[in-house]
Amino acid sequence: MEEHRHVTIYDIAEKLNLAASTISRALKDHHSISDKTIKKVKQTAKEMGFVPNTLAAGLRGNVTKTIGILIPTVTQPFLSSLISGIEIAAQKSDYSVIIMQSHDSYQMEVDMAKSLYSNRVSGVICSLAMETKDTSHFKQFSNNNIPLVFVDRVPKDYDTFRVVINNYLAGYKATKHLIEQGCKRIAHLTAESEFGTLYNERKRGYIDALLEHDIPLQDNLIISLKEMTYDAGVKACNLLFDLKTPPDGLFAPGDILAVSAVQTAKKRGIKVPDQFAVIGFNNDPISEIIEPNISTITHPAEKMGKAAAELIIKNLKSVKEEDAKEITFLNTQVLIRESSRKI
Amino acid sequence: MEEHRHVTIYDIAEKLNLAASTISRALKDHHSISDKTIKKVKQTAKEMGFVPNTLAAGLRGNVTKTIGILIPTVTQPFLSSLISGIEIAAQKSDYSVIIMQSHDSYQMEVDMAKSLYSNRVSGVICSLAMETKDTSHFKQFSNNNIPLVFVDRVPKDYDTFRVVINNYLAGYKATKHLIEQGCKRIAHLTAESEFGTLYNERKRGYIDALLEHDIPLQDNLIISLKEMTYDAGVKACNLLFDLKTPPDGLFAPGDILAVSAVQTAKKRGIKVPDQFAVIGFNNDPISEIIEPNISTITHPAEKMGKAAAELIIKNLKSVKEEDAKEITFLNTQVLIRESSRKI
DNA sequence: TTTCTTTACACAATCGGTTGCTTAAATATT
DNA sequence: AATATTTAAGCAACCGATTGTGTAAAGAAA
Repeated sequence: MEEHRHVTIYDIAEKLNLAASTISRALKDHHSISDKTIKKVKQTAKEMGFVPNTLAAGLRGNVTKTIGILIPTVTQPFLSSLISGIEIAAQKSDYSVIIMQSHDSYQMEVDMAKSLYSNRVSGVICSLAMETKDTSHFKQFSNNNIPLVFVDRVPKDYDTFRVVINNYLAGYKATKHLIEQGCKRIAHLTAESEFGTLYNERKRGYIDALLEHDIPLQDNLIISLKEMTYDAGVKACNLLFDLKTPPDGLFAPGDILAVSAVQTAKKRGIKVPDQFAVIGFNNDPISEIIEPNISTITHPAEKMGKAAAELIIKNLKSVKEEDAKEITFLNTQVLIRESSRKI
Repeated sequence: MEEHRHVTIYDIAEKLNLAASTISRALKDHHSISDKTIKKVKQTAKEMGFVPNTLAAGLRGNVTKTIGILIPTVTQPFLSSLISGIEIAAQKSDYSVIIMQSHDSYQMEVDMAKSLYSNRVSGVICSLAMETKDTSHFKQFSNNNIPLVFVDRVPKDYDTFRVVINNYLAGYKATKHLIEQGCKRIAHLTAESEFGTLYNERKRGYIDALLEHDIPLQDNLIISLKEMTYDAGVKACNLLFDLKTPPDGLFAPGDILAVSAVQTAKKRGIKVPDQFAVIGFNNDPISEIIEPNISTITHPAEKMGKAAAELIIKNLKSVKEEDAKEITFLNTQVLIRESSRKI
C-alpha cells in the first residue's frame, strides 16, 4: 500500500503554475479570479482528489462550522430525536455536529465542555446533566462569544439562549385532561431532587389544574422518584395501588413511567382507562405501540433541535444583539389515546 | 461584555518570560523541563484560563484524536447503543467522537465521508446506508492510512476491519429455538433488496435450521419487506394469518417486527405463544416491556461499539500490520421470553 | 583541570488554508 | 493620448501548537 500524502492547495498550485492563494480563491468562486482559471482549478482539484483541511481553515479563520452537542445520553428517544433535528438543520448550512454524552455526570460535563471549547466549536447546544448544579463551566463559551443554547433541561439563572416547552402548561393540560375524563383522585410522579425546574414545573401545572377544579391536593398521591425508570415506576405504582383509596388517574411526566403504570395496573386486574386513566409525557415511540396506547404530551424534540441549531447559525451570521438572549417556547399537545379515553 | 481573545501558549510565555516551546513542553511534562517550571507553567495556564487549541495541534501533528461515526440514524436503539459503546471507549483514551447520520441515503453518506476526511478524523466507524452499493467513497480513508471499521451493516468486498455478529448462526439459533418449542410452520420476514448480507445471512440460518430438522421450506411463509417498520410488519403478518394454513411460529429479524407480529396476532385472537410463537432480534428495550415479552436474539451493540473504537485506537498506536484487517465476531444469545416459551 | 553528559530553555520551521496588500495587464473614461 | 478603473494573480503574514536543532550552564567522570 502506498503512502499517500494529503493533497493540498499547494500541490494544485504547483501543477497549474499558479499561486496557492489563487487556488484558495478559485475554489470559493472569488470574484477576482477568472472563470477559466476557476474551472481549471476545480477540475484539477477533483482529479487530484483534493479535500480541504478544515483544521487549517479553522485555525486561520477561527471558524470551524461545527456545532457541539452536550447531552446526558443519546439513547433516550427524546434526545436522539433532538440530535436528529440539530443535525438536519446543521447539514443545511453545511455545519458538522460533534456529540458528547455526559451520562448525567457533572464532572463529565465539565470535561466535555472543555473539550468542545478546545475543539473551537462554533456553538454549543446543551441539555444539562442531572447532577449539574453549578454552570460556571459554560462561561468559557459566553466569554468568548460562542453561542450557547440550552435545551429542555436548562439552568434557571444563566443568561443565554434557551429552547424549551412550557412545562407548567403541559402539566396543567395533562392533568386537566384527566379531570375532564372524570378522574377524581389523580396521582403524580415527580423527580426527587432536581436542580433544574423541569419536573417542578410539570408538578406545578398538575397542582394548579387540581385546585382550579376544586380537587383537593393529596400528598400521598404524589410520589418522588430517585430515577425516572421503568422499575422505579412499577414500585411507585404498587405503592399507589396499595393505598386505602387508590387513585383513578395518573399523570406521569415520562412515557416509560406511564407504561410501567399501565402494565402494573393490568397485572393487578385494574382496568385501564376505566378504573385508572394514565397520561404520559414525550410521545416516545413505545407509547404508540404498547397496549393500550398511552395518551401523552408531545415533546417536539426535532423542532427543538432545529430551533436550537438555527439560533446558533443565525447568531453567528448576524451582528450580536444583546436582546437576542431569548427563550424560545415550543408548543406541546395533548395526544389522547386509549390509556385515558373514557368518554 | 468584554471581547476576550483565546488564551494561547504565547500569552503564557510572555507572562512568564519563557519561550512558547517551553510552555508547550511543560504542559505535557516533557523531561527536559524542570519541575519548578512545569509547576509554574501549569499554575499560570490555569489562572489564565488556557485551553489548548486542538485545531492547531491537529494541523501541526496531523493527529486529531477524533473518531468519526457514520451511521444511518441515531434514533435506532441498536445504533444509539453502538454510539454509547464507541463513546465510552473513546473517552477512556481521550478521543472525541463526531457523529454523522446518513439517513440511509447514499449521497449523504458520500458527502459525510468527505466531511469526516476533511475534518481529518483519526479513524472512522461506519454502518452502511441501506442505499449504498458502491463503497468507493471510503477509499480516501484506506488510501491515507486512516483506520476504517465497518460495523453491523458491512460491505462484503472491502478489505478493512469489520465488527459483526454471525448473522447466519443467529438466524439458525433463533429458528432452531422455535422448532424446539414445537413449531412446525415457521414464517420469516426478510429485506426485499439488500446490498449487504445481513438479512440474507439470517435467512440462510433460518433455512438451514428448517432443513436440518426435516421441515420443508415453504415460500409463502417467507415475506420480503421494503422497509423494516412496524406497519410493514403488521401488513405482512396479516398476509400470513390469511393463509389457508397459517404459520405457528415466526422468526422476525428485528424486534419492531416481532412486536407488530405479536400484536397483530393478539388482535386476531391468536394466542401467543401457544398458537403462534415469535422470536425477534436485537433485544431492543421494547422487547422487554411489551406483553407478552418478546423472545429475541441479543445484539451486543455496546460491545461492538467498544470493539470498533478499540480497533481504531489500537491501530493508530501500533505499527501497521497488514494481517490486522480482520473480522471481529461477537457472540449473540437466544433470550427466551414469553412470546416463544411453550414448554 | 579537562572533557563528557545532563539539564533547561530558546529559536525557528512547520502544518495548510486564508486574506490584505501589491503588481501588472487589460479595458474604460475623459 | 492620458488617466482611471477593473480584472487577474502573486507575495507573504497569519492562526497556535509542536518539535528538531542549537546553546548555554551545571554536574559527573577522567
